[in-house]
Amino acid sequence: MENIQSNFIRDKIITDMNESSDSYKIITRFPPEPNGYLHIGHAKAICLSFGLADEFGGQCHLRFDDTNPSKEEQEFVDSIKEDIQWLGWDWGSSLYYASDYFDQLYDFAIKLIQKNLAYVDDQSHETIRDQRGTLTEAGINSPFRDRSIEENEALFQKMKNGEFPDGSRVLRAKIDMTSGNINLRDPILYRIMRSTHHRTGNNWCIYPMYDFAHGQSDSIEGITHSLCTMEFEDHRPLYDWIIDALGIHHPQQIEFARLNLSHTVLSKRRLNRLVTEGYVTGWDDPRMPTLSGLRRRGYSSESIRNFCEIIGIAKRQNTVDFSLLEHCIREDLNVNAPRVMGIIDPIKVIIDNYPSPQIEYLDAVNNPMKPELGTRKLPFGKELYIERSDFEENPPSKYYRLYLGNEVRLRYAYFITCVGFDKDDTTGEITAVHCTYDPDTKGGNAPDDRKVKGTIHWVSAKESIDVNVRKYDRLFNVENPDFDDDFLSSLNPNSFIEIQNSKVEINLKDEKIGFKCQFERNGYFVIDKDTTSSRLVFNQIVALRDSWNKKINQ
RNA sequence: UGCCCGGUGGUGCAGCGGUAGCACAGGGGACUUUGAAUCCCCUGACCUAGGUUCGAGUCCUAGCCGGGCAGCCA
Repeated sequence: MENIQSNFIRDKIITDMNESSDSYKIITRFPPEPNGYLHIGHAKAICLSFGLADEFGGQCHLRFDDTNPSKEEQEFVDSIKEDIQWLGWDWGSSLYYASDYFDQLYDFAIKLIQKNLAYVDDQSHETIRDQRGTLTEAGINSPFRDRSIEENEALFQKMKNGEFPDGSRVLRAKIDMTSGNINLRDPILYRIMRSTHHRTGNNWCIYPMYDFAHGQSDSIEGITHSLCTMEFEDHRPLYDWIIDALGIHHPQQIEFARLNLSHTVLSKRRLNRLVTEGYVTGWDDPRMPTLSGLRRRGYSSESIRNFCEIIGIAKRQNTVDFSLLEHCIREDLNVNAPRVMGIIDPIKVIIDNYPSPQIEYLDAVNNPMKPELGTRKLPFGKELYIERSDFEENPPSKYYRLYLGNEVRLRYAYFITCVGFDKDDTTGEITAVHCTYDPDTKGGNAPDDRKVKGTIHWVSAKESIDVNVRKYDRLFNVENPDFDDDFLSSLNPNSFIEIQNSKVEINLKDEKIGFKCQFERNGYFVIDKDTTSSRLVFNQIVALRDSWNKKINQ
């Protein structure tokens, strides 16, 4: 799974390291706001920053950008840490919070005021917004812009001391109200907000804006390469302005395009709606592109890291096809998942000439990709279950499974020939298929070298267990629901289906939640957490590729 | 018609002035005790127009198209 391919950021880092006279360690960072769950798009950013630090012997910091207490919670801090660790990354002792820097940030603000580069504005929310101008018209200066340094310092101190009501005043940078870059039109640095912070409690009633916290937090931590998504590109001039004004360490910010995945949404707001409005069962619903959802679905962290590696890093807008993610998990599970007999939609097979009371045990390979994992015993008897789709009353051409008169191989067992079937006359449903077996083909080999085209899977009717199987499909029917205002209208109503009477081989009876395997000829499955002591529940992680199904659908 | 970024097969990513390549998807074949996996083959792309150059996907200019920015969100 080593597919390291370079990208413009990695190239830049290599250049920087080569050009640096003194050898320095690169320091990157992943700076989530603890206000939601991480998703596959975050994984891209995480793998980039942690991966680069790892590759070049540097360090990646995990820093929570917790500057807005009204939206942030400890629950999210915990889930974010869990997800990053699950992905296999280690921030070591470099766990930080922007809130750790509140004192320093306050001092920075004072310094800006003293350099006459920041001022307290008494105007209302609305007035400030109106004065900001528009995309095509310049803004106008606040009447409070030219207050004296002394007055600004005293006022800001009073803001901090809680002498003014929420929202009544803000601290603003004094830059340029006519700038084409709106971020430079005297951006707000601090606001008054009496909200209990998940870490600093009620110590503060003023909180720095993200734009005033982020760049300096990077600076304080000595970040060398600050990698973020494109929407912050316009903010870089502001960060540079503040850092230059303060005369502190200057990290280098480099932007890259965020990930879009086809047939799903990746915006926090929309993911949140899916959860709160009940379109999915929770943040870890197996259909969700969240890391907790993918984990429950059965995706391995290795497969997600590999995915993040092969999608690459660039600046252009992109939508990665979901099938690439599926390819990554298949690639992993193909070599690592033990094979098992599992019948999702069973139909009974009766072997008419099989000596009735007899049960015999046949050898089955655990994982053909890893022969060293050996074999197991499969109980075989007169009554079996096979997949309903493996029998056809009216077989299409090139169909080489079971139909009247045709011989197939039961994998690891015997050749059987279909001699008849039972049909419910009122419903038209096939209730059982009758076959004869050839005792000389035990194990699946014919002594006369006779060939059969089809090999199908099966379980003993008597010695198998009933399980539930949950199958998932893409959450949305359109490729880019995230680009659509009315994204809910394209929800796929068939994204989840549960089959209640599936059968799996008896050997699975004691397997635990999280166990992954391949149901031969079907797909990869994982035991879901909804499993009870009396009933196993399987999630289909991804189906096997199916060229037959593709063909008949043409 | 402010500022910023970007346009290479269906999708994603390379190509760093010298014959446009890789992966996924798609099509075909070989093999097969999983119609899987594996192997082989194929289809298919440089937004447009000028310019610089012996030579431009690459450099320059203009245009067109796509995206981002007007939270006391991050």
